[in-house]
Amino acid sequence: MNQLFVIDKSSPLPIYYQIEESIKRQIEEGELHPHDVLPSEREYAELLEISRMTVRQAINNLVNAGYLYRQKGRGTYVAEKKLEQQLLGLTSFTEEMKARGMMPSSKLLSLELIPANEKIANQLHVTTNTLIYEIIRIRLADNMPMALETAYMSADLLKGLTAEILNHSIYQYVEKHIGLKIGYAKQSFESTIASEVEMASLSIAKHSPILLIQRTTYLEDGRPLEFVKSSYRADRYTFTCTINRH
Amino acid sequence: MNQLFVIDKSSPLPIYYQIEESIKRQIEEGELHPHDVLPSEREYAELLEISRMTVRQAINNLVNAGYLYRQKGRGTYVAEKKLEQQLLGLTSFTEEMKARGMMPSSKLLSLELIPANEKIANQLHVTTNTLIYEIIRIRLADNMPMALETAYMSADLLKGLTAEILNHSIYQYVEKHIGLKIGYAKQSFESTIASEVEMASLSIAKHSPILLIQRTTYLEDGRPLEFVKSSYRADRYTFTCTINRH
DNA sequence: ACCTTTAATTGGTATAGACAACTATAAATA
DNA sequence: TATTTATAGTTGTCTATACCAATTAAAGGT
Repeated sequence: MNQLFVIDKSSPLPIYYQIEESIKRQIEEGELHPHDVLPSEREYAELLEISRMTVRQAINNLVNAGYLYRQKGRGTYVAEKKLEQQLLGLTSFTEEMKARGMMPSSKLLSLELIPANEKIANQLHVTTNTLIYEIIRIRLADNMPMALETAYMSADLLKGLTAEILNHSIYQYVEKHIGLKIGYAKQSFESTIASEVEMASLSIAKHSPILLIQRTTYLEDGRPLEFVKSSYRADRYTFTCTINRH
Repeated sequence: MNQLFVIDKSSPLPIYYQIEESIKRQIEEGELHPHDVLPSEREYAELLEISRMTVRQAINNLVNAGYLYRQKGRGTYVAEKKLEQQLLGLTSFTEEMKARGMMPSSKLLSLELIPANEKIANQLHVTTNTLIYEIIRIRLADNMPMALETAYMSADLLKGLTAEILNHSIYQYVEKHIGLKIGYAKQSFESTIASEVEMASLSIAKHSPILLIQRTTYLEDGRPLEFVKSSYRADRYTFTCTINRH
């Protein structure tokens, strides 16, 4: 029989959340292995002296997050590890490089308020000529140039943007200081050959391959936050992500 | 006041599912617009004569799927459209090209059972030298070569794979005929220059850029199904996807 | 006109129970 | 022995209710 965990009913943390964290911990510490069967929902309810629906809320969340899977009439099982992907999700350059153990930095080439042209206005769901931020930067990891990046951000959502703020993670700034919730991003990938500007900025040779990534980031409520066009040095950068079916 | 829909309590379809479909339909047909507030959970429950918890189950699913967002103390709102991304998700080449209105086809270069080398064995979570399928194909859209693709699939999961099956969507075959559920894929993107083989197979010039995509597809329970390495013609192909925060 | 308090409304958490649909095992039957 | 039938255990769906926490709007007081 499995070791069980304890929950604290008087804690301000919701019970279902405590269960989630406990099961995740058991998986991560190897007390539960892939394809192990979990105690049934009724067992959890009885042993922890809580309602079965509360157990279901916790397990539902873990199933949605990919930690567990269910089979009707049989039981609930531990899914195989998602490797390091667990950490990723949608991340900014700053967050991503830190996760890879590198020190991210930026060289700001330009920070301006400009009127949106038609393409940008369309991406950010604003009317043409609305004032927006244009930010052009060279992105470095461990002081090596990795990408040339041009970002357009809604000035409505990001009032008083400064060069100082740009030195840190913009996603975390938006979430912690402005209090907006980032939801998802739509991203496109293509392969090109370095242009003159990219050759100079990234100090690479003629005909070098470039990974061109365009990303529009949306808040949880669906409003667009930024549109970013990044040219990555293909010799130093591989993009990885996880995509769910349905 | 909103038009309301009706549900059929005697239907074999779960009530929460009927609600989900009805709300999705209202959004898609323009009866509900982005940032519109929905009736409160208690209203839905009263008007449809069902329990509030059932309403919550439906709304939870729609929030997770990105159709709605909630604000405690205020209400539940319609999120902005995710554009065409809605259709995508994780798709096979066949499904993707159809969605883009093109006619997918393949030219099979090789279909063999081979012993897994260390890299492939690692990707598919099998032991070295386990027999696996190796499938090499040229992928075409509207009869134009788009990509050179090498796929490795677990022979355990896909018994009796034939060239005939490969002409259709392998994902749909796995889901409908074998009854396995595809869960997610881990994907990497890099930009390279065409090799001799790729130049010949895709009939492109020297120094042409190639978008190299490597994908490992997993079942819902976390078992790896296939590992695919695809070299796409960069002049004809841009990959797009949506990534969720957390 | 402005501020504070109160009440009403909303989503968030949790309970206790019921029946349905499905799976695996054990018992009964042919 | 082989097949069918019961039975117990599991997740899936749904009900009816209660209270909490955040927000908004109304009422009241200055």
